[in-house]
Amino acid sequence: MITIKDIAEMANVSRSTVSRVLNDSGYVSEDARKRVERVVKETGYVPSEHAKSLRTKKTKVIGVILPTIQTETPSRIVTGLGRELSKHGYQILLANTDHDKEKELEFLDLLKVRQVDGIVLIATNTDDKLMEKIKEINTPLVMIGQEAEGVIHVTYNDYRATKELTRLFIQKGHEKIAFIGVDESDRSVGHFRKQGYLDEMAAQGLSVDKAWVQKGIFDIESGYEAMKQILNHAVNKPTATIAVTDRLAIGAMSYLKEQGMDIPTDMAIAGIGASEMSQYLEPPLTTVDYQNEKAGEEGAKQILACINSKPFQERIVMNYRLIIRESVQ
Amino acid sequence: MITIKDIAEMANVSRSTVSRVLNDSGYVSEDARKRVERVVKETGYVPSEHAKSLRTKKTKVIGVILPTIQTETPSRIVTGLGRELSKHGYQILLANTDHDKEKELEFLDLLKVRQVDGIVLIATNTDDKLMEKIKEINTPLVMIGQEAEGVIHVTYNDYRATKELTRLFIQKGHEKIAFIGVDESDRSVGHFRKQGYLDEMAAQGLSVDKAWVQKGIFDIESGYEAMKQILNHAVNKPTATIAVTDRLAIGAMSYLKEQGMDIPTDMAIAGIGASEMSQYLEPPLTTVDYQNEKAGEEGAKQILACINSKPFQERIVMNYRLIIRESVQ
DNA sequence: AATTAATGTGGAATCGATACCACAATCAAT
DNA sequence: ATTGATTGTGGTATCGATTCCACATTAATT
Repeated sequence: MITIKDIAEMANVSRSTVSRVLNDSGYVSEDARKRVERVVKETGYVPSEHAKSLRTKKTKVIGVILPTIQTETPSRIVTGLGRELSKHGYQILLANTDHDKEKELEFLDLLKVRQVDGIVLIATNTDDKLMEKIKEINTPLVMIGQEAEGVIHVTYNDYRATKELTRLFIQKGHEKIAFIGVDESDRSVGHFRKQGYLDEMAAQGLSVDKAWVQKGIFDIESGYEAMKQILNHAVNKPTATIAVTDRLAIGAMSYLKEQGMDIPTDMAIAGIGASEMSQYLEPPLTTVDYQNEKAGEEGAKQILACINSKPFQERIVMNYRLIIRESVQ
Repeated sequence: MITIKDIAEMANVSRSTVSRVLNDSGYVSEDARKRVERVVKETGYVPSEHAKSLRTKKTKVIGVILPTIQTETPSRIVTGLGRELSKHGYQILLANTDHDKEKELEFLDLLKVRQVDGIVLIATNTDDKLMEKIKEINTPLVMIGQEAEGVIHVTYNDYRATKELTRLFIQKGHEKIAFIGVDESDRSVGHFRKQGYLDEMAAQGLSVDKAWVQKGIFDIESGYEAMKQILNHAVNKPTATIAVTDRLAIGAMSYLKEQGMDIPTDMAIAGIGASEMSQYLEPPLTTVDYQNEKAGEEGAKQILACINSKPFQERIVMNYRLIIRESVQ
């Protein structure tokens, strides 16, 4: 392996001078600079990141903790993160928790040890334990998808989006609207989306039958099950359903079709997330575009600002966009 | 930050001894070991990976280069990789090329500089330039999804899978079978899958109309377009279509439905990849499960074997599994 | 001409670990 | 009692960079 020492010898200068040229710092004569640059180019020399990190305590690596990369939301966020980070010479160290909260904590420690310059956490909860650990490791950190006091975060307007979605249904004349959510330990997807729905229903003077509100996990199958529950247990059958993710909506649609029900005539439905599939469903699914890639880019910008002690925003709320398609009428 | 020096002082031994305890190497008295271990536990000390890497030339990091993480195949592979690698204390450094061949080369260099212990390349081509660069960087490397001479690779049996898929259609009585592929610069998905189809057609004495064979890129939209081409340009209308990915199949189905055609009566269809959506389509899609996660795990095992100079297999071909659903009859 | 300031350069310490080597102490074998 | 393993420990060089500091040279100022 070729090192700074070799370059120094070949260019007939000291290692200090080579370093100065490389980092564009301190005084270097035009002559010496030229010689060093020539040798560097000829040899294709690139300084060792590890030696550099050891000395400077900077690694140019950002750790990204996520629950899975098998769904569109985190994938898109990581794509956005990667795009922005690579512009500034940063790389992503991936930590996949596979939805395991314990691993979330372990990875925070591990990334700390790896001395990443910053951490992006695509979180599914904001437990006390997690928040404590975040403070404890004392590394620049941005949370995406959940809001959290005292932590830089990029979130979506879950409450308003769901409220608007609910209003859309009501405007179309629906009064009996069902809701497929997820566990409320996920504040964003579980709690706020549900609250938006409930509040809008209440605001419009509509009552909510208990059987209309079901819960799934983050897969298609549980959307199917949730819709089954709704149809089997509701005395007063709803005419519309809001699912908090597109996959849940897809599962729900699957059950509806199996029962020979027409969408949207017998049951209107909407999801959230603007999955690629949503427009190819039958009928195309009404959904909400959250601009996940942009959220990732935004998160990257904030973590970089934080790392470089530039001004940053602690709280960023992304805009959303309703995509109204034939699954609603 | 707490270092080995601090531990040494606190435990009243030399740094060498601490290192020996930490790495379980050389002679250490029971007494000294106890003292060091106690101090380590009390302080929560963890050695700096960078200092370690600088000295040992090992980083416990595997670079993963992929074309995108927004589709299921690479996502699943990375999940499998991550699962296996993390078992052995390795982390993943992610390099997303966004389908840019140039970036593929750049990242190979970059990962080399980062001194990753190994590289996993989820490749979409096997260009000479790429192969050359792979030899040049001289880092343990495993390619997943493409086969390549002189490089450890994990592939799928693309040729046989497509051949079997074609045979399935023929057995069901189809004689006019269309094919939606991708560019043949992608040997696995483009070339071999097409060849499997062509060979089986020929083997069964069936001719292939030129208009039946169309090409798309890796998205739903181009599957739609390809099917449009087939139906508009084929004089002799096919009764079945094989698409080389589920997404292409989904696009094709979308066009068929738009034209009021029934699947599978008017057109039978099959995809490849066993996407999560495939079973929720209408009708559920016949497809091929490639066990991507397992391929990832397998790739991880090989790269680890290679790194630790243990015996490894240069060539691993994964098994596939036909999933026959209602889109074929 | 003498002093000060600006410009260049290299030596050496440092970052936090590992690993080789020398030396000490203990113990067994001749 | 001497030799020779075996066991245990610490000193020091090293990995490949950066950075501080000292020193040399040149240019600018009085």
